[in-house]
Amino acid sequence: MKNFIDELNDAQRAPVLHKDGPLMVIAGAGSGKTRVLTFRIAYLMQQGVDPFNILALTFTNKAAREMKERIAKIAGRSETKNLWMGTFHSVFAKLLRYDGDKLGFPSNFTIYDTQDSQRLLASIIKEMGLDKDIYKYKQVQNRISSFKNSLITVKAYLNNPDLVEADAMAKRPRIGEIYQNYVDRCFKAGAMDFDDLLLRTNELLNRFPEVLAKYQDRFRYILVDEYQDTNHSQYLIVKALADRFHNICVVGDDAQSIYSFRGANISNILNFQKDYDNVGMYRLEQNYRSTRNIVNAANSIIANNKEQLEKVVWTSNDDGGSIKIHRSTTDAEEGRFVAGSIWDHKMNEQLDNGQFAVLYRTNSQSRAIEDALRKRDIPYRIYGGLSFYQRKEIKDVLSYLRLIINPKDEEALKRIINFPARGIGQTTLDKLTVAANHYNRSIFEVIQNLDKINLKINAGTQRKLQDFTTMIQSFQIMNKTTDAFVLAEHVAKKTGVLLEFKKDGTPEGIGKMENIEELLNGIKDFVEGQKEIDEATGSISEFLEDVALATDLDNDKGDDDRVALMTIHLAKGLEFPYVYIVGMEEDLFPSGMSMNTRSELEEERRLFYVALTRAEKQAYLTYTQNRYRWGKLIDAEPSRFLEEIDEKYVENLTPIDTGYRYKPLLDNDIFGEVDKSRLRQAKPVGGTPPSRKKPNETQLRKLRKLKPELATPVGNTNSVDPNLAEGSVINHTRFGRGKVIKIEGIGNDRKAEIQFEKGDIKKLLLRFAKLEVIS
DNA sequence: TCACCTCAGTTTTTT
DNA sequence: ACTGAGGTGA
Repeated sequence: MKNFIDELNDAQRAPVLHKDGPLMVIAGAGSGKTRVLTFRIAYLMQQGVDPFNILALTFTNKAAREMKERIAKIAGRSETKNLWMGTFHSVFAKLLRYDGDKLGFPSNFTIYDTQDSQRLLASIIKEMGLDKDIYKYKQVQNRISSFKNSLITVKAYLNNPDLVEADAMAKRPRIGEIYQNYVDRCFKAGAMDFDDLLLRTNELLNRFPEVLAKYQDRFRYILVDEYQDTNHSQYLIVKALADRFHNICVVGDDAQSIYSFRGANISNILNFQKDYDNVGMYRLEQNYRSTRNIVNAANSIIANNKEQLEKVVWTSNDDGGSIKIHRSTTDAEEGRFVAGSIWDHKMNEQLDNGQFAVLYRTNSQSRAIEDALRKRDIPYRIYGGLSFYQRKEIKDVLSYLRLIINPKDEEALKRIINFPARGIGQTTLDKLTVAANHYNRSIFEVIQNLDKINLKINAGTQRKLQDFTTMIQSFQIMNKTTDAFVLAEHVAKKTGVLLEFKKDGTPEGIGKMENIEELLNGIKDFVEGQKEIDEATGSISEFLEDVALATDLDNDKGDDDRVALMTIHLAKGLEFPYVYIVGMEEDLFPSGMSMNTRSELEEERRLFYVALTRAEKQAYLTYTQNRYRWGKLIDAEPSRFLEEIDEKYVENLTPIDTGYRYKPLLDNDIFGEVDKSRLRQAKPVGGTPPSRKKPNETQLRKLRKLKPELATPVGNTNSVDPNLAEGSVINHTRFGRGKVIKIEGIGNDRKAEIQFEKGDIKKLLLRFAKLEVIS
């Protein structure tokens, strides 16, 4: 083991060498926080601490993986095997699989995602006969989630007059009942939602002292990253586990607290010193990441916040270039500026795509950027947004798999019992649900015992229901002997899901089929990856857990060179040489939803601080005067944050905004295809021209019926690269590189037959295929 | 029961 | 601009 400690500066070394007792590290942006955590774990191991006794909680699974990798390099791979490291959610999901039976949960419990929770709540609200306009399922879900994050159980809620009163005042007096029903239904389904993974862990540790003692004894050293973003529930878990040895190390930066909307409580970090005696306090204030201009500019922004710990972030790096601010007339032009600027940097400085990131406040902003990057043939990858696993067709297949593992999983069952259509409709399902509630059994069990209860379901439907359970049971038997991939492929074929999309025949259907194929490939990769790990079995249940708790970042293999597009929230912890922060406008950033109170606004400001400090060399801030939102063009104003940056560090690329609203011009930028339908709607100075709107979807449907050959959707199609010809080498977003063998058809039916390097030959509709022509 | 249509909510961020 | 829930008629 080489002496890695020498690689640290004095400030970093101190917390690494602090052996026993509580310690807190306040780490400014870019100050080597991850390094300290990694080295501290390696050092503990070097000092003879068994890795079995170390628990490290990180913000993403990817961070955990990378940290483990680095520790393995220092201490040896076999040493890291027993190290428990991961996100709160994944670590405690694992714990609950071991010990959740004490709470009455099976070890194969399902993890409900937000959509599952919301659907369940919607059906509960409906079953209770409540007005869905008053009890909106999303709001109810939000409220219940925040109760759980604060460890308010149903009982605690009912015993808290303030909360009950507040809901009564809001004309929603039956929230408590809904909450109770929701908890019961989850329990009956053998399911936990995201919040339950923490809440139930708390319950387990509180109610079963022997379980608490076991894990206290096991986790003698606990390390928590991003401590400023822990919620109350997480705080209590950590506190309980660390209570015996007090060997707790928390690392964080109050200036980067950006998750209060999901219950993160900044006072956890502010009060840490009150929770433990003799806390070792360490500060990392030297920034190694960014230029002096960026560090100073970021400091000048955060100085506008009142609530913060005393801290001075500084750097000995070069000044670097000033921060560039760019104004454009529309979001499309903003995209073009970003793409053009990336292109210039790439050409002038011979940079890889991976050196650039475009960050935005909301996911919906990605589209304009994507369009512009595509036109420039700059490869990009979008992180977050609607993730692959949330797509309808993928969730359908996953629901079959979930039901195989846990037949009580009600949400999975409801999704697929009639998909593909097998003649089991809403009426039947309602009857089954009522019976299931009445007998306190799962719907699956009710179907299995149809002969014993009289539900007034006609014989034909009864037969169909029984066929369904028989099919699921046959999969369950198969699951005992085959690996996850073989099973999943069998399920996709046997259930007819694949066929359903295939016979659909539309490009959308084909896309869905391809997505399912991609899912199957993913399962195959997973099975093969798991074979290399000793204890893992490559089972479906492990795959499903991975899927439920993985973030988009976790899935990033980083094997290809692309510009990164993501929200600022997702960018936390990452760094890029060139960073573009787009949409610097009032109502967007700061968000219109977060301008009501000072603390909300301060969180937005911290978010801006996080965004800016991602940049190593150069930061661009862009804003537009007109932006499409909710399908309409609206006026936009520059963000107040732009004025808060000390002007010493800033350079305006466009003349200062005079407040005059320019009419968006038709421009002749060869890369910018002008969408005329948009310009017509654009509000010109002096009156609105007569509108000639594009037909809407409803009108289109009618048209399609009358004259199918005339009506083709206008939106969502790709413009086909004119250079595409037989023999062209192309790159497809999903299938990779390939060569065009043949082009056929005309207009919207134009297809290309492509031989991909991976081996497959595919026929793709050009107006949908995402192709870049390479040569 | 299903196919088709209409309407409402959405775009703040995520495990 | 887009999705999903709910309604209606066949």
